[in-house]
Amino acid sequence: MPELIEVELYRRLAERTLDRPIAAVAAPDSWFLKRGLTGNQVTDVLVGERFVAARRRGKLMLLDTDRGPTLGVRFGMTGRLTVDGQATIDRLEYGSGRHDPAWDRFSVHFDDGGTMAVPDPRRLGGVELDPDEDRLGPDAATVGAAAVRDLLAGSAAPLKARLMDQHRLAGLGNLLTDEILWRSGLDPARPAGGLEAAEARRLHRHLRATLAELTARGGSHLGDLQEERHRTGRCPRDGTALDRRQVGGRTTYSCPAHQR
DNA sequence: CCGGATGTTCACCT
DNA sequence: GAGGTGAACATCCG
Repeated sequence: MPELIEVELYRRLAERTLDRPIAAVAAPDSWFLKRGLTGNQVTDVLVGERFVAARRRGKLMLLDTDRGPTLGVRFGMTGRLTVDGQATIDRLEYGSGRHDPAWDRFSVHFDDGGTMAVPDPRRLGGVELDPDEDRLGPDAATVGAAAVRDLLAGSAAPLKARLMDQHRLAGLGNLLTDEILWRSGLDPARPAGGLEAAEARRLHRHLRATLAELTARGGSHLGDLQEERHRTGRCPRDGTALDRRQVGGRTTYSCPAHQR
């Protein structure tokens, strides 16, 4: 499920792990350990430590330890987080909600008997130590209007592709970007550098408002456009048949009438 | 049965 | 350098 909103909900859940001594680590899937990390290494550096802060940048969750490295967790498309057996209140969008223990690709056990686990059926996520946070652009939830203007300026890439480029702006995924551009009345395929100043400001305003609103609703999939995001969908604003295209390599729904 | 799907990385094109 | 495409991961759904 994860886009910025889901990862933020996971981060809040992960705050429950703070200050609890780590007794053991389970990394049964070496594919899930990135950048050459081994199960022994991650165990060695985490056992005996405690997480002291749960941070997030874009879709990357960061757990700082007391004296050791920072644990970086990515959730891919199907990764989730459980702490002491509890998930966040978000609905399962993939699957029937069943939880196969074999999907726990990485777990941290605390000395109080509790556990933080990362179930990920498709194994698209992963963990690493001390991830390079600066490879990510500013977080979309707090980005300023000037930064949005600058990241669009001079680019021939489609607006949607630019907004989803995690190196330039961190956190937006396919669903959120479609929702934001739909609310902004902007065509996803327009060259990013071609926006007027007023359009860029409008985009920034809807970007911030959409993230705040959908976070309050509880997920990236709870946008106004979402239920019409299918082949015969119609624009919730004006009833026009939605366009379905590939933009920036991703399936994109947009209203040909009011998104220009 | 087949095609796609809330993501990222990488190789390979133009 | 800038963009674009396709593959890979594994499961579920229409």
